[in-house]
Amino acid sequence: MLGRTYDSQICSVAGSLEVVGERWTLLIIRDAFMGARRFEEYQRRTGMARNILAARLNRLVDEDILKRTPYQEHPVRYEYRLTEKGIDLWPVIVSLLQWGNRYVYPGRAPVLLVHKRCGGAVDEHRICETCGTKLGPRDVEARAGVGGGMAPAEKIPA
Amino acid sequence: MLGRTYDSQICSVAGSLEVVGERWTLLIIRDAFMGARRFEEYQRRTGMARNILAARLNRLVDEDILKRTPYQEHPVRYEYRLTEKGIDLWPVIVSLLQWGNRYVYPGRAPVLLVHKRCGGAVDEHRICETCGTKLGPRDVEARAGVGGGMAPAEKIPA
DNA sequence: CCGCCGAGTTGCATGACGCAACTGCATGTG
DNA sequence: CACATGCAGTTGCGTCATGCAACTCGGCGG
Repeated sequence: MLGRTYDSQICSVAGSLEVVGERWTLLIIRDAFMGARRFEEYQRRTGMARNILAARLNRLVDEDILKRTPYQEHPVRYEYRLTEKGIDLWPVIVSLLQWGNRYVYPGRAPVLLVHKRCGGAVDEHRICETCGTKLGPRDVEARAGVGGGMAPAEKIPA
Repeated sequence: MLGRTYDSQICSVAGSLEVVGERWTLLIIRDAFMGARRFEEYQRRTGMARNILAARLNRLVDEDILKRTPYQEHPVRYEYRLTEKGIDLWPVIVSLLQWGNRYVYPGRAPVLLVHKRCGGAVDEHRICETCGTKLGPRDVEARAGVGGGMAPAEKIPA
């Protein structure tokens, strides 16, 4: 246990980071939005060590951000899906993605978010630049940009 | 250096987290938005260890998220202010704040964001709920909610 | 001179993370 | 039957990140 935690701060930013700020956690949540479900898939996508992944998944389930559901019985095997609480982290993921597109990959964004229905780009307020609709996670899809980050037209969430 | 870094991933979320994902970094950025400038003030607000704070400030200056400017000469003393690149992290901070208000402090948000000009609440798209204006960091102020997180009407940024 | 202040720096201890092998419970094949 | 493979973890140990608390330095003031 870290000697100094944020949770003595009465602050929502600190409170959120106490839950999702550990190394790798937001990448797991990102991958859940991108359709990952099983342990091996999270591990392959993130490249993280298996012991850390197991610990993070357990924490996310405890925090009710992911829900663990069995997909078979012999042996019992689980999938990890976002809860509503987890889905509500979408603005965090999108804001990181948009900041990264601009400052980490300037002019060569690996992934672009587009409005599924009309193809418009998602602006910094998560509003469709073409039709003006306020967008939620089920309204958008990720497209490969010029930087080559993912397969085309993957859905968020699947 | 960590054995597995995110930066092998061609992904903007990962790229952003490689820059701002270290422990305490986003809280420093939060405090910069809340008006902190000097070393001692960041240290007092965050409660973090001085060696870590020094390292983080140096990293943020290197990454051009904070700008270090001298405020005196004998001895030379510095202030740390957000650059435009740093200010563009505001959606990240706001989304964490809003998620935390809802799920870490349900019904007792410590801090609420309001539109300075008309007093309307800031919605999840960072749009004024009263007048419909798309809001940026200079358009809003933080108000104490019912959870007692900060002094009233502090400005973001000062 | 001493004391205080602010901005760090330093040395060491503790905890987080990574590595790589292992375990357990299956299923499939020869 | 034995062995191989797959999946989802678990384990033991080493390395690195963070925290603690003292220290240093360059001032200023009494």
